[in-house]
Amino acid sequence: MTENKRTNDPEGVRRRIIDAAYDAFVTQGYLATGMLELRERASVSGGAMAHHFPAKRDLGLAVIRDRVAEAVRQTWIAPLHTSADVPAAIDLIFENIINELMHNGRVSGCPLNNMAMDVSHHDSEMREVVSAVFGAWHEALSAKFARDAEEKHASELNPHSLATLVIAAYSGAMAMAKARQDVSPLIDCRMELAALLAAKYRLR
Amino acid sequence: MTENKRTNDPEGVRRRIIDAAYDAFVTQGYLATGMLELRERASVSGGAMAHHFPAKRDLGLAVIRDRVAEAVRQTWIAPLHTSADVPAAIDLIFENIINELMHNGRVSGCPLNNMAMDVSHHDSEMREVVSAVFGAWHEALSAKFARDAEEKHASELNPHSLATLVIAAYSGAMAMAKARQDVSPLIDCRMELAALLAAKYRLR
DNA sequence: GACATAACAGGTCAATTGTCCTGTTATGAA
DNA sequence: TTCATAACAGGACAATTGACCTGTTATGTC
Repeated sequence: MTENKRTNDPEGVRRRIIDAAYDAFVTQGYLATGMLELRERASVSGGAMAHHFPAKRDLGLAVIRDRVAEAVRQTWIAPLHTSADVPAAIDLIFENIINELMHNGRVSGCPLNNMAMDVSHHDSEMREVVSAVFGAWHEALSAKFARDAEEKHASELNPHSLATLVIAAYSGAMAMAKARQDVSPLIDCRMELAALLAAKYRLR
Repeated sequence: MTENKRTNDPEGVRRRIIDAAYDAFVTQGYLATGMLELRERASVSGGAMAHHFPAKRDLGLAVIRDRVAEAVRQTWIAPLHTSADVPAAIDLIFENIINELMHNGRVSGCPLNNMAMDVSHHDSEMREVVSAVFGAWHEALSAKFARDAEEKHASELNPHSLATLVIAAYSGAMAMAKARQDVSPLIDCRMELAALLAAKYRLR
């Protein structure tokens, strides 16, 4: 006579929770999102939630590791390997992001940066996980710069600091775009970075 | 027989509240700071708090307008007017900020950026106030670039987009520094920006 | 001195927060 | 089939949130 037949689907439930959490954390922020809201979004009971993620920070850590890191990989690291050189890759990355932002009306910001700002204060473990994602991002970009420098003999550039500048410019531009709800900061930075990199790659 | 003699000091109480709020908002975040904590920090009663700031958002708006905007003015806009040109000013600004961060051990981030990330989602009015501060910052930097371009005949540079890049690079570098609790992103960006601007100003 | 109002005290309020509890059911191993 | 445990249901929990209430006192104006 029980109406609801329960189905055990641990991976599915866990994925639904993380999907809902990633979406909510990115669009509203980590602190601003409550566990109750997430349970409703993912359509899971309190018991299921507590079973998979005993505390909110466990969910936050999982979101960073599983989703945010993957988003950085797909949008920033993968294009580096399919493009001729870094300047071409960066221009393509910015174009894709700008097009996507203009497509859906609002700017919700860089997922990694959003999580970083929400989390950095309170929890040192979460901060270190975020820091590791930044590190992987910087590592990939820096390595590609270094390879370009060899192959194209553009030895004037400093791969490490240049990679930092690119990531910082993108993160900051996205933060400005989010605050102003306007993509133009990203367009500006795309142009300036393209010119900067073109000049660096012109030198021998 | 009343022990506590009350003293009416509206400006003082208001200033104490805003001071405490600015400090807490910058170091912990806007959402993460409760009104009760602020009352204790500022040593004011609930009545006094409600009198000056009926809602938390009123306090947030006041903090942005009175303190955050002033911090941007002092650290970023003022040095522009006392330096020979923008590259010199930016190098000085970065040096000051880096020295200050290294002095006190931890990196709490750019006040404006912190508020922007905490607030942009929920409240459109607060977002617009933050946006206005970004606008004033960009306006001041852009105008100084334009003046330099005339005086030094460095007409190759685009004041608008270059100012965006500088602000974005700083904001992003500070976000990275906060996440990693390490000033090196700022050092990297300082170096790269100095080289970039030197190249721009060398051309005629 | 009378009086209106701003400034403040101290406490209450419902709503929401994140966490955790006790049951119940599904699942796989022996 | 037996049984241990993982998976889940549904709710309760204390703590904390931001807002607001009724009084009381200070302050300036006439």
